[in-house]
Amino acid sequence: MKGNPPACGAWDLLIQLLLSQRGQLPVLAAALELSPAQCHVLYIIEPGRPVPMKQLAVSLSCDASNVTGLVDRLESRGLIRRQPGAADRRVKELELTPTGARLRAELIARMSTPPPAVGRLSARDQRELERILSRLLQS
Amino acid sequence: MKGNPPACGAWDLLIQLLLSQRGQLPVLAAALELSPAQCHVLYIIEPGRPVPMKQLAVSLSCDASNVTGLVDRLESRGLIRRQPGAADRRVKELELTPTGARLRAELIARMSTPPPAVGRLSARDQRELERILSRLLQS
DNA sequence: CTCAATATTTGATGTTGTCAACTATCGTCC
DNA sequence: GGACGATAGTTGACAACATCAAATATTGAG
Repeated sequence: MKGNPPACGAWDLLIQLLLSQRGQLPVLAAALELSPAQCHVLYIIEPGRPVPMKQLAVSLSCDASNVTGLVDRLESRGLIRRQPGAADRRVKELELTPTGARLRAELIARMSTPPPAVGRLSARDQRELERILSRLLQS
Repeated sequence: MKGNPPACGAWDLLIQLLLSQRGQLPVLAAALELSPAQCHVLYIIEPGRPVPMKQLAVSLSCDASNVTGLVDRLESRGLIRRQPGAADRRVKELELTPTGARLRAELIARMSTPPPAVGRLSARDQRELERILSRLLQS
């Protein structure tokens, strides 16, 4: 990959973008009385699609023990529920409560508002960007 | 912006990418015995370009008091130095030590290695992505 | 000189994250 | 069926991160 200038150039720019946005999540989260990690959890759990805690740990790429506390706090706020797993009695599946689903919708609505710089791209570049990113994410 | 589907679509994908990469920084950081926040600090301070603490807080979009502890830990490891500001005696400027500069170079080298998915894009898409992102970041 | 504004630090507090150790359950192998 | 290793989740100890409010020191304007 070292001998592949366009890939490295594109990736460097993505790094810059990622780091420049790293600070925005805490701000956005605070407005909803959430932490960044809690936002990430709500983002991952879709309404009506329970997620085992272990899988959540993998999605967050963090230790399973970390998920316990994270879920404790979200559950104590009534945003998610622990449900015993159907087949395997070791697992607990996480489900959004109605309140949680509403907050998630609000969260996603706020996250989805693109920063002005995206709107300043030409229509063609916006479509190209969308196409390339979707290819990048699915592979 | 609500009535601008391509911008929103592109931004949604960037969000996904951002969240999917959120977990990688801790891993990369740990390999160098750093925390994600410390990586971000080293990334921001370029060799030979001292940065006032206040400006660092702005770049990290965090509280100034947070920077104190962050800098304390990096300084106690000999990676950066506090220097009294030239003009204003209230400010302290942060400078990389030689050790810090070496670690920063290593950090950036590791961060710059693109994930395989980027390499799977066609050469044309890689160039397009690079072009669009550079336009996005400069505006 | 006085006073509001700014840069940094300190202390209190809550969250995130890791690791090691523990319990409960599952699956497999004999 | 019973022993045993693997897996899901929890707990406790601990360090780092992050915020706020309060304190200090310095600056710059009036």
